[in-house]
Amino acid sequence: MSLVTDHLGTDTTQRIVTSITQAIVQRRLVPGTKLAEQKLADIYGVSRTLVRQALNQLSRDHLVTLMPARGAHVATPSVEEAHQVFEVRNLLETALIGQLCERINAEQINTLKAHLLLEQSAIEHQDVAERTRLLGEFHVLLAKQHGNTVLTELLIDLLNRSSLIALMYQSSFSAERSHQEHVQLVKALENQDTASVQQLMSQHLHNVERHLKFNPMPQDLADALKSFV
Amino acid sequence: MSLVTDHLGTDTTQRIVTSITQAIVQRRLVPGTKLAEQKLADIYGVSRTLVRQALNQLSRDHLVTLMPARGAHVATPSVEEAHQVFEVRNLLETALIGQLCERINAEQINTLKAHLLLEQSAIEHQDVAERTRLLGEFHVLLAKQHGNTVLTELLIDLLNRSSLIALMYQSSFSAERSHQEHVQLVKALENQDTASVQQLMSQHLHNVERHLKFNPMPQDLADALKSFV
DNA sequence: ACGTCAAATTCTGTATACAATTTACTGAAA
DNA sequence: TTTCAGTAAATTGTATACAGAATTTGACGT
Repeated sequence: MSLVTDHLGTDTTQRIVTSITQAIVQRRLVPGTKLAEQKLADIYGVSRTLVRQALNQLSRDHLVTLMPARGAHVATPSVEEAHQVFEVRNLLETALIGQLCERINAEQINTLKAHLLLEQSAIEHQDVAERTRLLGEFHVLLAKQHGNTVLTELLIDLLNRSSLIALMYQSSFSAERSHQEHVQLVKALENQDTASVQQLMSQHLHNVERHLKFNPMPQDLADALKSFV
Repeated sequence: MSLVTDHLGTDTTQRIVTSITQAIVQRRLVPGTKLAEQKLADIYGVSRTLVRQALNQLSRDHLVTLMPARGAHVATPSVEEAHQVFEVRNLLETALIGQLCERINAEQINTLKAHLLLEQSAIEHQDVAERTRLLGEFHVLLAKQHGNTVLTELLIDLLNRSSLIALMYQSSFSAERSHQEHVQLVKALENQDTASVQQLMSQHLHNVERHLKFNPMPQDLADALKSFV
């Protein structure tokens, strides 16, 4: 998008990584679509070298699959992987929010409430992309408030993968309901009710996972590829 | 080490990554040492391209720091980062081992006991490199027995970082004691005593962290560089 | 003897080149 | 029509080339 003529300064590779990441998470790139190096290079106006670096990073984020001599494709996470991602999120996030609950302060609560308003606004305005982003960002916000950057980075990775999974297994979990559960969580945090907070978080993640449509999907790679421009 | 003339087939980049990872984890590369691309390229008999890819991967593993236009160095994790890594390990591993404890079977217990024997043997034989490897591998083994590969991969990353941290802040935690705590853990697992297992794991990680020497280290970059081949 | 500045060297960042492999296409045979 | 081979085009993997920084070296002046 930003085809500026500035061709120096900021790390170009990172720009490409975030661009493709956004495209995947925002569902403008369907799982399975081939990411040909030269085409991307043309799009971004750089050489294959930088695209290659970007694709490597993306493969380490599990958003892109790299098959030797066969190129890069948007990842198609398996059902197994989907379960595992949510299981790890459950472990991490219930523990995280439990600890956070013990020491959360009024200002942090306010930040969370402000975020909830943004969520509600995006939902009311039917801004799908923004609301999806915000619903994920809520979890990142909690990690940031916990204060552990290592943990935050791990969680960001898992959330990106979750977005891809939600896309792939067309989640039927309504944004409205997800938002409501966030509201519940913040209420419990405000009461410093640790047990409830952990219970709610665990339930929330279970609900998200339960509404994935695992059954019908025979991950039709061929179709996905065909619909590629 | 494996300077075979086979110059095709297996992913060469990965070979370089694991080679450097081993060198760092086995303490043959001191934190702070510069990793010049051309020198590495000469060593491995490849072009800078592949070395560059390897260094990028290593930087994503947090084992190498990449400063723009200033090259790659073996990472020098801060005290802050060290604490955070251990905090996340504590979260993950206590949860992990708690779940594992509920459903562990006799065969898995035997595998763990076999591993304990290896640990003991390496300690008795004063094989420092091997005993360090095995003491870390114990935790990976638990993750693998849990069965969640996403979790396992995360933990492997954290363990590599832990090795670097232990090197950097010259751990005074004896291998013998660490091994004893592993023995305690397996005993508790055998009794399926979930509460004890989690308590022991948490205590074990705390002990490891508490024996890091955070105070004296003025990360002497100059010295480190001098001792580089 | 020490500090400063400039030339020279080294090193990184990016692009391009080329070999090897894969994919796509054309055409003939069943 | 379908299938299979063989060739052509496209794509990936790796090396090399080249420009721009950063680091080192060395000379000069104080």
